[in-house]
Amino acid sequence: MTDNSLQLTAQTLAEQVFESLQEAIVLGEFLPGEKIRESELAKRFNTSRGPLRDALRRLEARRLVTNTPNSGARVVELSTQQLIELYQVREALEGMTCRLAASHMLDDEIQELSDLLDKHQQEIKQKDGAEYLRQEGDLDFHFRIAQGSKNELLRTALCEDHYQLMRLYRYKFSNRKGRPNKALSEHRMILEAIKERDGELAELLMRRHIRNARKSFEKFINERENQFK
Amino acid sequence: MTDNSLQLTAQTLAEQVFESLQEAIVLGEFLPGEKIRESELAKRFNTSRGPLRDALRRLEARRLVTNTPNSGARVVELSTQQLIELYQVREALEGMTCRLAASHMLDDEIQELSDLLDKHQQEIKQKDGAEYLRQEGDLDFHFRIAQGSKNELLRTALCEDHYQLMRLYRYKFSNRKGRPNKALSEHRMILEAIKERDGELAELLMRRHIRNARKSFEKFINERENQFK
DNA sequence: TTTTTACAAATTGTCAACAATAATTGATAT
DNA sequence: ATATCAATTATTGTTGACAATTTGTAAAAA
Repeated sequence: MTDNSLQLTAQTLAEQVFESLQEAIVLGEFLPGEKIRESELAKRFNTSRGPLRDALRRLEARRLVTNTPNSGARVVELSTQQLIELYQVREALEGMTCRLAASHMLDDEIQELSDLLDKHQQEIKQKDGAEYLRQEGDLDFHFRIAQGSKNELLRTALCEDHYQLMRLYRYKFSNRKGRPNKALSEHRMILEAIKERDGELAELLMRRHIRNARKSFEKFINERENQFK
Repeated sequence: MTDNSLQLTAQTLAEQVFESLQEAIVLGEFLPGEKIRESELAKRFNTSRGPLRDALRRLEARRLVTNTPNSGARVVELSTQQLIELYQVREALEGMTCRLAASHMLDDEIQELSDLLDKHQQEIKQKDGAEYLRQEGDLDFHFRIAQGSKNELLRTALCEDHYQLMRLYRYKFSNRKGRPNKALSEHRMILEAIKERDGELAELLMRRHIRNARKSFEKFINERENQFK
């Protein structure tokens, strides 16, 4: 993912607070379900409650925060079921994204995507690329495809809305055991389909890729449940 | 769509304003691209700028309003390209929705869906059901399927986010010439696939249905453009 | 001991005034 | 006439105070 920290585009205090608070939430500084007290946070960000409430509305739009009238805001807390639903939505959106990318991605973009996968292979081999970094790189693959689709609505939905949620729950989305290598080979096949400009195949492969990730996640959940029986 | 006007669930002033303003925008009381002046509207809704700004943020989340810092809010104005993008997103989301509905829709819900299509057939025959009503009914079909998917994330995305945008641009989404009858027969085929619990087919048919609507729209646009050459 | 009620404290919702920014107007120069 | 700049006006951004609501606490009742 391209650097989004040096966006000097925070025109207003509310936007600044939004960005900072979002980052804090996603990095786990607040626990899922934790209460967000307006005055407390306003003080932390050196602002008043107005801009802070504004920021909360924006975070609500991205589903990072849930609000209950007169009661207050909390950091979102996704159930297993909701995480599965998120996978299903991603399968649909990224499938379409990939189909469009096969048609609209520029040759340069395809080459960069190919380079990225080579880099990933190195990281997996060297075993150094810590899990965290590897995952961010994994997401990078998906975002470049969203970028390549030239559908701004899809790009926004995935890169700006879903992205943060996935980061927040990355420990749950993390690949187990042999997944990294398998995921990489799935990525390579998707890339090939895009190179061939075969949108139908590209969509099919991307959907299978996400479905596999979902199944891996469901298996993990089930195993953990059975552990206590 | 089931009646959403008698939601007495507007706990706060900001929510009330949000609902009222959304309805006003969708019903065309404000033109696309029109400037929204905070104080002016605050007066209209008998409130102060605080709750009104809150409402604007919510409308922004649903893409009914665009905001430019320090400059102000405007009613959204979708280009032809953006409308096409919207169709593409719908194709992906509703396709998945339909696949899930084939698995999870209750028998009762399927029966009601069947009844709805019979009603639509009557309305088309009698030529009385004004275009506006017919279209709302058309959307109703899609929402019931979203409801039937039992995926709350998908249902919200479609019924709450996309729904209002489609209503706002309904005159552009409206079916030309023979589309109503064709659309109805497409709906019937989708229903059959759901009855058979054939998720794969249901998805395929729904995607084709939305693709057809998009093509009809694109054709209309092209014809209108060539008219001026 | 548990439940209920009344009160107190904390928190969110709303408002109106003030500050900062953008849009407008009109004068001046080219 | 057109473009440029400065001053004015209008509009948005921000703040702190107040109102309404919820939450927490402790006494009273079961």
